[in-house]
Amino acid sequence: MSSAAVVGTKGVPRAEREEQIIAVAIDEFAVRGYAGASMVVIARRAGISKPLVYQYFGSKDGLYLTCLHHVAGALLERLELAQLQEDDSVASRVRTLQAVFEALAPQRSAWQLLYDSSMPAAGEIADAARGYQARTAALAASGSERFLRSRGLGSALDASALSAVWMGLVNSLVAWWLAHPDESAEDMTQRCYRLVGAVLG
Amino acid sequence: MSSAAVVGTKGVPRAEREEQIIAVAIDEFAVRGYAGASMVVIARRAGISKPLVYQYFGSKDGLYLTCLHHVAGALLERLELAQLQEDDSVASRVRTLQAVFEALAPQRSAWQLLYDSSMPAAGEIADAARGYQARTAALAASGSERFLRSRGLGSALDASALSAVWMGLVNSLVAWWLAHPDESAEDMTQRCYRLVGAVLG
DNA sequence: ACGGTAAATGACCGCAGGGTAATTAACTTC
DNA sequence: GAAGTTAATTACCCTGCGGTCATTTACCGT
Repeated sequence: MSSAAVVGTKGVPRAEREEQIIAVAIDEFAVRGYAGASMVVIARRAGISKPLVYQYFGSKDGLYLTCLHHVAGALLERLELAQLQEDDSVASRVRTLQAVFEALAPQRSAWQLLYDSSMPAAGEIADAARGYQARTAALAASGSERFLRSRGLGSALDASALSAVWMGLVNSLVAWWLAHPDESAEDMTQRCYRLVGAVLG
Repeated sequence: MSSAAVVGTKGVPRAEREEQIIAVAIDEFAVRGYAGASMVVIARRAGISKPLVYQYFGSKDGLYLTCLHHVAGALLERLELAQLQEDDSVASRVRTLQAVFEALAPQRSAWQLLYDSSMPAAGEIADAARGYQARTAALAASGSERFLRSRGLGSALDASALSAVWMGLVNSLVAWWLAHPDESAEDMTQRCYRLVGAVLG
């Protein structure tokens, strides 16, 4: 066995290692939550020891923050782009779902990071999370408001609630997808078309 | 001040204290999650010291278990009752929502306990939680399957996904309700009628 | 009066988990 | 090939938290 893991081995270059760690950490944070995740476990799952993680990311908060930006940055960019092509139709809503599925395809569990309730309530990562949450909420809100207005409802509270429901809907679809790893993003999109058809028809 | 909190005060009778503790604990568990919640904090928020909590509930798991039964028992009883009067109509779905709101009215945050992801994956409380989850899932599933079948779709996977979406929808409505404490259960029910009307109409 | 029991606490233990220091070995460069 | 840098580790510290013990005071039945 060459895996003696001897101290001092100049093995994997930093950038690559960081990617590995981030991938593992995203999954671990998503599954166990911020409070439940352990740095030692993350390190072990990445095949290295704890201090290296600290050397590269500084702290648990630092690592979480990095994961958050890694995940949310790409996702939001994708979603804000998709929003530009939205209209009032139902098909448009499903296309947004499609954008979510495709953006999440490389690492589905990522989604959970954005809304982890065991996150610290104050500090840098709370601010960052709130920022991303606000951006996704703004997307959902503008869509919901437009949708309701086009159907004659103008209540701000109703729009806010519909927005929350929409985000919850996305969330639950992603969660279901996580539990069914064999389904592709394309499968999910088709399924959504079917279901929407059934509910509305 | 009489709140010297002297040791030995035979103050509040056990049953009453347990209620106080449970109320605080449900909220704390709901907000911070199982992993994030601290027994000391729960004790302090209940106005007592940690050992008393242990004397009454044995362990963190014991306390969580008690909270879980406290919450889920009443809720499921209510929901299973409501299911008996369900049919294929949309109004029927909203009535189920109404049952949820009314059952949750005394302590809205309770809902989060059922699906806390930072819960231990094995052991008594995991079993109990899975049991309750299975019962709620069964409710949602039977409703979803009937709904889809009445509209010509028979895929088991589709039904499973719709069931997940339905539960997510309930979840997000409850979460929104939590963030808007001024809204009554009745308000929420009316709001749901309006929104469903807008989406379907 | 008085012994038993119930309510309640401060002080402690052990461990897990975040975080750090000191050190080692491989590559790079001149 | 010496010097510096980089990947990596072991061993440790400290705080916070789950959990326990011994003890104290108030009430209740006899």
